[in-house]
Amino acid sequence: MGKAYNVMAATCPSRTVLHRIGARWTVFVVNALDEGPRRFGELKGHIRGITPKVLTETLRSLEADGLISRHEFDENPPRVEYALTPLGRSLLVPLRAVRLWAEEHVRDIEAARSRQSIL
Amino acid sequence: MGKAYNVMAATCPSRTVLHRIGARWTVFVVNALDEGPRRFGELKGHIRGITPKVLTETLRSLEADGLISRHEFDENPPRVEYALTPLGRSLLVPLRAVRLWAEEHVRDIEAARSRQSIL
DNA sequence: CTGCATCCGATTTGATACTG
DNA sequence: CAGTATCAAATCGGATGCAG
Repeated sequence: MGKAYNVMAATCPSRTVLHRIGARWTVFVVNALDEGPRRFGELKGHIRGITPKVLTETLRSLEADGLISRHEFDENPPRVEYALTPLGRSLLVPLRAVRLWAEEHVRDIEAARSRQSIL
Repeated sequence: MGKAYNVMAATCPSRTVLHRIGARWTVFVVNALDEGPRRFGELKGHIRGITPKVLTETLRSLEADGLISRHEFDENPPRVEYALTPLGRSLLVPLRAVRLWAEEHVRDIEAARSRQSIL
């Protein structure tokens, strides 16, 4: 079975998939769920600087794409847990690599940026 | 040597790096340069649906971060080539994996989305 | 108290047309 | 060919509000 999809084609559905992955906070949320299910507040606390609105939107999108699952407990105070689905966990593999790349190459990027500002 | 940076910290510079990688078209442009240097028009033709404005912005950002190089030939008609730097080529590794993941899991995502719209 | 939804201004993205 | 200018649209981010 050959490769059926090509992200470079404008009409290809893989395009929208890649755009979703490329959304600002997707990488952060998926990586934050690496070690298991987390509550909304935990995610918000862990991913420093994300606003509840954006976190909600990101979670809803990922849920719609079948990448995370949402489990609401009938308790008081309310309690909602988010977890990666098997599909989401498979995405975690490349996204973890992206995250590690970012953490490893910060100095290189910063060096390039400062070189730029000198010019 | 331990890990010095953590993308989850709001003040950590790796945050801005990951946001740059996560920018809408970065994954497409870096992947499009996989097989070697390309001209502006080639990139625009290959990455279907990208506008010249957005392509320019993406290329400038990637250049500022030291991920691609820009070589302007003194010819007529004008000729400009873009290529991955060694740093950019190292980023290509995880981004290629992301691209392949997207192409392989289109059906799963689409299935999840259609399941959503039924509800 | 937690887990959001809503409003609104600021930024980013995109379509189209045009220039050196 | 390789972009820029312009304007419209989508998205982001912060403040606030509110129900369970």
